[in-house]
Amino acid sequence: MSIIRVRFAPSPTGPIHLGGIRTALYNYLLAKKYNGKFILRIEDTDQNRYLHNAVSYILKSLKWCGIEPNEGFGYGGGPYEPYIQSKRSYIYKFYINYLLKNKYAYYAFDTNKDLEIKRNEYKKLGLNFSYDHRIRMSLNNSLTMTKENLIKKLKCNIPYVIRFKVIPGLVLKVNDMIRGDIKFNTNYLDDKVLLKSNGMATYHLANTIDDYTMKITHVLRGEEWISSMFIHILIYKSFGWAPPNFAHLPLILNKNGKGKISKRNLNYFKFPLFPIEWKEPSTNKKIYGYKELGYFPDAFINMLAMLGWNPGNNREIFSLEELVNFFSIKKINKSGVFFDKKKAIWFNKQYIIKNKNKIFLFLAKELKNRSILFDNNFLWKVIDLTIDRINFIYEIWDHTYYFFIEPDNYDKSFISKIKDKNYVIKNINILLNKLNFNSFNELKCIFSELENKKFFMKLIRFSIVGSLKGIELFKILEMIGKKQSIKRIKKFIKKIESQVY
RNA sequence: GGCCCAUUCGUCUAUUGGUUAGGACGUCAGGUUUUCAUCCUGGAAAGAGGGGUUCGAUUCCCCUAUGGGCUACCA
Repeated sequence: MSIIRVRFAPSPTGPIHLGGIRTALYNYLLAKKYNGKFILRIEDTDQNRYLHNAVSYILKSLKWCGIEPNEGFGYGGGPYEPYIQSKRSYIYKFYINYLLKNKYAYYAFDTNKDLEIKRNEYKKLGLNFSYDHRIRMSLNNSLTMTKENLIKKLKCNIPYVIRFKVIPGLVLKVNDMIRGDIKFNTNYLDDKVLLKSNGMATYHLANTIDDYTMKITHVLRGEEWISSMFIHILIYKSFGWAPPNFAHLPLILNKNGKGKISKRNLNYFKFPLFPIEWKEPSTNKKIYGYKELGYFPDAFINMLAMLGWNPGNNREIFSLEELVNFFSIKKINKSGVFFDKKKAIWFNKQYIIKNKNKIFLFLAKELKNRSILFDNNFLWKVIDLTIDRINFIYEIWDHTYYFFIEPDNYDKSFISKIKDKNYVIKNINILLNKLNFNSFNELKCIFSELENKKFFMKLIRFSIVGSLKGIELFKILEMIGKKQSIKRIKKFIKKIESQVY
């Protein structure tokens, strides 16, 4: 079998999102599994929507996700350079001449305005205008004019596009590795523009030529491309080329609205779309990505992989390496999927325990930033005691601060519940004298025979933590020790004493 | 409107002619945690509808419905 070559071919018209990353991921997995090549090709044939920072964003995103290509744009040269379509015009020109010469394509001089008028006319009649075999002979193109007239027009630099001449009436069958055979009738195809009036190729031309010349064996892309696969097949046919294998991935859909996720209607979505932070060039507004929201890249990738693919059993947690191992196109699902934010959070939680070191480093940094001295062993103990309470790394401080610092403010709702402060002050002092703060078991023992113990435990928790949260109280007391415990309790008592009811 | 793709618990999915239709997230209830979260146990929850084919259909075929995609000199 020849070497597998797959490509990820984003267009730099905006930030790459969830769906794009998943497409890249599946391509990556297939390439890695069979020791093939994963190629990055930039499809920048749309000059109007081109965004200058989109390319670097794509590169940075793939890097953060850990699914970097091993050939293509930004990854060194390769045998099929250049890997950016705006630099490949000369190649497209060569092939378009072949198409023209062999009557697979033709010049069309209809202006946008002409077509606009046509479209409106059709619309009024309740019809849909389509530049196709039925009407091409009534439009302003090289099929309907004399050779002399055509040459004259070309000499005068009248703007034109080159359109593909669809052969009608063919029923073709094309295999999709995920969906099986798909039949289509070329009658429904329109004569797609292959070369724009500005001399740039359109997606359809550039994509087919690039996939062929770059020896792409498998095309894994979103389901939205199924329709244009038909025209691509026809283009391959006219060149006499064998098309690559196709696999059209199910779309990730927007649950709270309608339609597929898209970079064109950002505000529409109730879940994060981007892998890393994106800065809107027009407004300079920053939009957080999964990275900034605290997701681990491996958790993010794991979650994405399971959105449309599964290994055929109940297992859900996979490292990237394991995904490579188990990946199979055959197990990719057909139907569109809705993103579930809660499940995404759950995925991240599964990676918290695997990333204990990172949590240690993060917490150590938090402490250093606050100029708090700490002991490494103590810190590890704290993390072990609290790690199962967090979903994201940044949450750790909120669950551990009380091991290091006194609470500086207290939740008012508890204090206001204390009706008889004299009773409290009297009893807490008796209690403090009895307690051995260095022994978890003794603490437990003394409290178990205490009258009104629930209240006093809450009170002590409150003075230590500042609110009614945190790990087992006796464990906290044991960890922070007698001196610190008593200090915090006394401070809180003072607060109660000064309180006017 | 036309063409194409899809359809199993709320969500992601397993089961590719014979299962009490399984798991995960979420949800609900109970337990542990003398707080909160975690954790544990249990519950509710599904093969869109209608026709076929078959001894037997979630599984194969057709129709309808629903969702989605495309229908640009956008990708």
